[in-house]
Amino acid sequence: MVTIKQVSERAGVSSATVSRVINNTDTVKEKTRKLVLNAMAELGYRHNTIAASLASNKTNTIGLVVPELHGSFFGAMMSGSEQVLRKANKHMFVVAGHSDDAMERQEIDALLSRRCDALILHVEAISNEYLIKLASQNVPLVVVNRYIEEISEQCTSLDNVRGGYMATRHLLDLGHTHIAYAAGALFKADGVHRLQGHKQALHDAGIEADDQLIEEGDFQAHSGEACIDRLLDRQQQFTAIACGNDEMATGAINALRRRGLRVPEDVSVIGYDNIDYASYLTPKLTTIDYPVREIGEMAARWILNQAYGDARQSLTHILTPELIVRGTTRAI
Amino acid sequence: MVTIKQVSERAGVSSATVSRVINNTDTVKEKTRKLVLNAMAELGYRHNTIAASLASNKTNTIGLVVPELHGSFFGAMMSGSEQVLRKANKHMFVVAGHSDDAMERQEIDALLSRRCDALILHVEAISNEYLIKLASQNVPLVVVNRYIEEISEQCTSLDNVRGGYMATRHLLDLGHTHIAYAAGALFKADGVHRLQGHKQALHDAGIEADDQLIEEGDFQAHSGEACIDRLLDRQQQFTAIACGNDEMATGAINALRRRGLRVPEDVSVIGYDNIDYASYLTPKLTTIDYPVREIGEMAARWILNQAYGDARQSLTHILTPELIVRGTTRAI
DNA sequence: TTGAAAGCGCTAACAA
DNA sequence: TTGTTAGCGCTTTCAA
Repeated sequence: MVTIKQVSERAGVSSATVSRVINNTDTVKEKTRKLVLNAMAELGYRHNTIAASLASNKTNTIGLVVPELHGSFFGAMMSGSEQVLRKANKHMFVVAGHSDDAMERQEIDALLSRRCDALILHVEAISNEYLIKLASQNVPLVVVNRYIEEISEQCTSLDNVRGGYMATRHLLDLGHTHIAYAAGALFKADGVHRLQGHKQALHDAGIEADDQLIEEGDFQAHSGEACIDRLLDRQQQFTAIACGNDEMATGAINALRRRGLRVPEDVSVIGYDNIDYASYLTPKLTTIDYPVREIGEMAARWILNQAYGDARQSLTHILTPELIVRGTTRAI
Repeated sequence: MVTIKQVSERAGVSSATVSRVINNTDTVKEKTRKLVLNAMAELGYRHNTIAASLASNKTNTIGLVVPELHGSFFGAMMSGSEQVLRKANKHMFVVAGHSDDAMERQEIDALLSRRCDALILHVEAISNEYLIKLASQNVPLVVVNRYIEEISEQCTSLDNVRGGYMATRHLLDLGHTHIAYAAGALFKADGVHRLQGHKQALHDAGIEADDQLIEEGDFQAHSGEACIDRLLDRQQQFTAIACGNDEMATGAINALRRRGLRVPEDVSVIGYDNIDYASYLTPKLTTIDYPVREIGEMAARWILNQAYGDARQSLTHILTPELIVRGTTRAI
């Protein structure tokens, strides 16, 4: 491996000067710089970031934890962050936490021991306490899709209760009164909050929430199917269903059709998240928009500010969801 | 920051012993190990991977380049690789090359200067020569979704000509003779090969390929829509259309419906890739399966073998696509 | 504008 | 089984 030392000898300068050329620090005389650049090219020098990081105590790398590396939701978020960080010449280390406490901790540890300059965390299993403690240490960090009172300044999340409310409110506005709900995983905050919003909307409309009309899934498409099957098997009557997310809505639509019901003629369906393919479905899916990509971008910008002192950039701590009316809902 | 030295002093041993405990190398007396572990816990020691990497010249990290961090296709691949590497206690550094020559090179450089032990490359713009040269250097690397004669042993790809052939063959088998084609980006090998297969199938069936029935898109959904619009605006007659990938097929279906044509009653549509949501569409999309996740896993296993000498693991160099018949195609 | 030299925190011979 | 010690390749004072 070619080292700075070899380059310096070839160029007839000190290794400190070579380092200066590489990092563009201090002023190096144009002539010396040329000399060094030539030597580097001739020798095929490649900078050793590991050694540089050790010496400078900076890695120029941001760690990102997401639940999974696949899926429209996380894809959009990663992509948003990556774009912002790349422009700032920072690198990103993406790992998957798999919504498991031990795994999430382990991945955060790995990121920290790799001395990431900052962390963007989309974790679901780790406790608030752990995150609060982590935040009190020296690593800048932002928590995405989660609101923690004690470190609210470093959190950014969507008002899911409100989103859940809006979804059901939309169905109510269309005249539906028998509204089923296919909840996301209820051990996740998102699932709980969205359902909570649903119930609130019903309540405000003077309708009593009927537990028989609520089924729990796990945010995956097939669980949406299963929810419909269970509801229908129980002969529940409903003209509309709100779902924990778009995937579940997709599954629900398929199950409804399989069982001979038309969407939206017989049953209106509303999703949540507005993932990429929501508008590819037929009819296009009515849903609640979750600006994931923007959140990914925002988190990255904020991190840039905190870790590297870039131009001020604020974090919108609680974003407001938006209703996107398309083709899967209609007036009764 | 707590260092090995501080831990060693606290435990009353040498730093070498602490290192041994951390890395589980050599045998350390159980009692000393306990002593060290306690000291580490008390001091809140966190291993510095950067320093370890510099000293050992290994990072236990694999670099992965994909065109984009979002999208079902890359998501599945990343996820497949991640799963395999995590089990082997290796880490993954994912970066996006954005199908741009300069960016791809730059990202590979970044990965190399971070001293990744190995690379998995899904690059689209970089030249074969560059990859061949890279492969001749000391970093183990596997090229995904691309076949390069000179380094075929390190490549894994799908036979896209064959897949394109199969798709159109399927339509022909159903009795279609007026078959349109919505090609993917033709500056990408995948786009060209799939189209080539299509033409071959027509030729073998004694049908002359009509350039008027071929439109080029860019693998995105909206380009599928545009292709249909252009074909229909030109009053082209066709009862079936094969598409460059599933996204384009999705767009095509939407455009056909918008213009009053039913799928598959009036026009049969076949996609390519079999991405996640292909089976969520209505009707479910007939397509060609591209086992992306498996490819991601396989690449990771092979890398594990090459870079760390894990149990032998071979790479399937050219995979065979598979036809998945669902609801968007029917006999004429 | 440049050079000398002391680390950064860890690993890995080699010795004991 | 454990300790000593010489680096790994780079950055960064401090001095010139």
